[in-house]
Formats: sequence, C-alpha cells, structure tokens
Amino acid sequence: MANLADRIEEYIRQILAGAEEGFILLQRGTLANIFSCAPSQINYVLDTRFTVERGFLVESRRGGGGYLRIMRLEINPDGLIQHAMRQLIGDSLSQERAYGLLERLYEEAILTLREREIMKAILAREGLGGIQPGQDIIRARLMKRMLTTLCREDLE
Amino acid sequence: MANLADRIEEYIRQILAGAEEGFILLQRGTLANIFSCAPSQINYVLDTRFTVERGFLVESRRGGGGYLRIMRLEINPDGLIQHAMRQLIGDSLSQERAYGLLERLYEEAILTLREREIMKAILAREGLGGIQPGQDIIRARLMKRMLTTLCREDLE
DNA sequence: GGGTGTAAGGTCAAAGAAGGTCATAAAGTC
DNA sequence: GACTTTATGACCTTCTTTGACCTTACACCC
Repeated sequence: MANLADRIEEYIRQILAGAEEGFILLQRGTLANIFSCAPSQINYVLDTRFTVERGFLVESRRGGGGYLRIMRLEINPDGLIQHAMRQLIGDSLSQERAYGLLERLYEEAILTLREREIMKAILAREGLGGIQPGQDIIRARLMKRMLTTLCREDLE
Repeated sequence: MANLADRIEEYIRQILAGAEEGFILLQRGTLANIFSCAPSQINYVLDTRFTVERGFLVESRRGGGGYLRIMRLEINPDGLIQHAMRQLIGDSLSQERAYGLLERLYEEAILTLREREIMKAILAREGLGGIQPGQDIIRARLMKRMLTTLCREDLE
C-alpha cells in the first residue's frame, strides 16, 4: 500500500529525527540508488512532502560535492501561529497547503487530533465546494479565523 | 436478495467489524476484481450503503498507492449529536441556532472549550459573510461535516 | 585566467496507477 | 407498464513515477 514516495518520506523523516543539529545532508543520487528509482523522484518527494507549510526547508547545491540539505524549522510555539498566518496563508489557500499546515501544527502539539480533523473537515474541497467567491479565498479566511481563535488567552 | 451490491456490502461490513481501529483500507480495483464487477460498482455500494446516515464515513485517495478508507461512526440514536444531525438534514442553519447547539454540546462535555470556539469562529456571520449560496446553507453543511467528524471511532 | 571534463542537482512533459462521475442499460418490484 | 434499484462502460481527475534534457559547481590542464 505504501507507495515509493511515502517510503522515501518516511526514510528522510527518520534520519532527520535522529539529527542533533536539526538538519541533514543527503545526496540525491545516493538516495535514488537506495530506492532504485529515478533521481527526479527524490525531487518529487521533497516538493510534495517537505514543504514550508509542513515545517521543512530544503536547500541544495549542484556540481561535485553537491548535496541536499533538509532542515526542520523549529519555531517557538507561541510565534508559530502568527508566523503561519502572515507567511503562509495570505488571501488564498489551497487544500494541500492548508492540510500541510494543519499536519505541522498537530506535530508541534498545538492542535489535538480531534481539532485537526475538525479543521480538515471544514477546509476540505468537498466542504467548500461550489462556493463563491472562490474556495481558496474562503479557505484562507476560515483558517485565519480558527487560528486566531486558538491564540486567545482565555483558551490556554 | 443476494445481489451483487448486497454481497459487497456484507463483505466490507465483515472486514470493518474485525477492525480494532474503527476503520479499514481497501483498494477499489482489488475489490472490483474479487467480485468481478465494474469498479464503479464499488462506488455505488459506498454511496448507497456506507453513508453518514448509516454510520459510516468514506475517504479516498487517487493515484499510485490510492485507497478507500472506510470509517465507522459511533452512533447512538438518542445522542445529542444525532439529534442535531437530524435537524440539519436538508436544512439551513442560522448563527443563533448553531451557537445554541454548540453550547449544549459543550455543556454535555461532547466538545472541549477550544473545539467549541474553533467551531464558533467558523460558523460566525463574519466568517461566512458574503458567501454564495446563502450563508445559512453553508453553515448547515459545515456543521454537519464537523459533527460527523466528532463521531469517528478512530478519534476516540 | 580560460577552456573543458565530470559530477552533481533541477525541470518538465508524458506515461502509469489509482479512484470519481455520469449517462444509460438491465433487473427487480408493484 | 411504470417506477426504483442495480450494474456497466466511457470518460475524467488526481497522484505517482520515469526519462530526456538542462544548469551549476568544481577540478584540472594549458
């Protein structure tokens, strides 16, 4: 059931979890070799799974001695929500990015599982389908409202 | 009586009954193969038999490694959530009624304070303002989706 | 310092692998 | 015979995987 992309993601997360410094260095070719796949598959995994919304930053370098540098973004929990709203949400938000962000907030223990699932139910395409003006606009608005609510001091 | 749809339903129920987690993962193609039928027949069964009203929720994923995820909902017909759901069927929902409902669910300890506030933020007039088709319609839809989520057995 | 060879990683389009939808045919039911 | 439920097939959308081709960095040589 677990496809290649998921297995590669798992592998990278594993290594990252064991990294003292919060980042790891990998080589694309080596990784592709380990999983016997096309090198560009690694890019696909990085592009879809190790996104900023999910709390990762990827840098790379080409040429001899090239590498991939994958970082976990550590932000203090207090600032995380505000940061998310400013940097990541904006006026329009796709389901993919919304889900990535919720995943991240859950991993940081800012949301409970139930809270995350409630929010996913709302922000899903099926939930906001057929809406005017544009579901990405509404999604951004609702996400901000929910996160703002969680920042209220009386909810600590 | 033992038509194809009924037999497929029975098969899925059987597997689901043995699932600790309250959900199962299946593949549409595999299932269609087992019963030598068109894949869309599986959708027919899911659409007619594994509905929210009957206590199930279905999610899916396309593409390589795709699946169907069929979840059981905890259903107690006299429960507050079920009562609320019945009222929402085919209905529209004002902010006042929505808030009232959330209040009761909180008092009955079905919702945490945070959950209640998240849901209020979503269902508020300011949240759904300027939306087409009609904010009361959308509010009912979103409320139903949230309540359904709360019934998922895998969130216990 | 400027070629140039080699060793990385990047991009993008197309093929493949799922599941979804909808109109229509077939089978039951009354 | 009319209505409802079930079943199929053609066509669509989404997600994954691959491969051909491109760009960047370094090393080495002259």
